[in-house]
Amino acid sequence: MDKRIERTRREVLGAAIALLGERGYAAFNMEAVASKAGVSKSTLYRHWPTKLSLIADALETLNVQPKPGPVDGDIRQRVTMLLCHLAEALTASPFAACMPGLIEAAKHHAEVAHFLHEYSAHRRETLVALLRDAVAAGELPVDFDAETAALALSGAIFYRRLMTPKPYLSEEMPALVAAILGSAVSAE
Amino acid sequence: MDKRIERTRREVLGAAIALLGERGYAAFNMEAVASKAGVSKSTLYRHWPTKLSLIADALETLNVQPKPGPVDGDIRQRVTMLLCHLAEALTASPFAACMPGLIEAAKHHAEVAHFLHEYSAHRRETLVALLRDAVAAGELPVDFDAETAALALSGAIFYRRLMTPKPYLSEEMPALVAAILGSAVSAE
DNA sequence: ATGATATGAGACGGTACCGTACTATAAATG
DNA sequence: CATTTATAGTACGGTACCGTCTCATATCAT
Repeated sequence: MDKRIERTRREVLGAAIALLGERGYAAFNMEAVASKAGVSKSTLYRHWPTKLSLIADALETLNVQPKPGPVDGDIRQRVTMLLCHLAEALTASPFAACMPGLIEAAKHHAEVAHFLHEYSAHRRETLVALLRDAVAAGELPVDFDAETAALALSGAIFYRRLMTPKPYLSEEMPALVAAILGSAVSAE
Repeated sequence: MDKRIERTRREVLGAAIALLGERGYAAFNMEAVASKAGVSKSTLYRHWPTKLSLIADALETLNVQPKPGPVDGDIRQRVTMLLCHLAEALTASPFAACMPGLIEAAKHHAEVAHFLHEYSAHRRETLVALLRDAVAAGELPVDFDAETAALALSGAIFYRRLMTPKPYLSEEMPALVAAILGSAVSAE
């Protein structure tokens, strides 16, 4: 295994994600990546024949495993914790920085759209599963709509992050959870 | 009043918004605007000295007045109707097409960020007011959190529009409203 | 009608980025 | 050590867009 190749891939993919986050999908260009990665342009093109192939490769980097949620506490606490992780991922992760650019790029590049859809669906699934389990365990009413609730919870966090000047903070999360689960859980 | 100037402004601003929607903030360039507007580049630069001034001017065009919501029906119906309008505005309006590009641009241009924040805040206010009135009228519990509910409702719609392949449809809106107001209103 | 003004058409230099090609050097492999 | 392979550095032609400029033409105001 050639160390030179490993190093090149590592540096370039890192630089690509950083650039995507800092300057957006549009300003992303091969020469900037090469310069930021400390790699020559010829090397860059040897590994990734085109700009899109590099971006596609870089996006893989963003697919992180969400930590397995702890199962202690009541349903409100568990959901709150999960949402705090989500809020964190949407404000302070590499993905967070790239998200606006990806949303824009998704309009014109199906692969990017697919990536976004997968990413959001994947994160939402965990939340839906959590809520479903709570329904099954009798912590939530049997007619509780887990899918819609998950959309509303995730949506509020995305919305605040993308369309308002102040993203959700951890302190505010219990209020959000209470608003969606609150009255429903009061039937317990 | 010179008709030539009116025509130029009208055509150019229209072309600018169209282009912003079709090809995104990045691909937005003066030559494309001129060509699309059927106007020469020299004319373009006489009216708007720079690209950003044109964009700023074009954004004003997007500020449409939301129709005054009808006041008939119970609170669920009124909210549902308002949300349908919102969903419509997020999928089929000139603003809708521009939104992804604007979200991306907001990262680097404070004016664009400000525009987005104002736009979303403005739309949310109507919803919050509606919910507050319902609380005051006893249609919703006194401890109902109108702000958070409005965030969750709007958020779900934005989220589906931006991060998933299928935006909210009118048929699904009652289910969303029920999930957020549903159990709360059952106390009536 | 006549002078003022807005427009059309396009050339222009400048800049930035694309993707390719070539050579010389450095590092890995066996 | 000898050979293969990856890289640096850089020049290149091509394209796209910026913002400026000039000049001829069309349209307005009075």
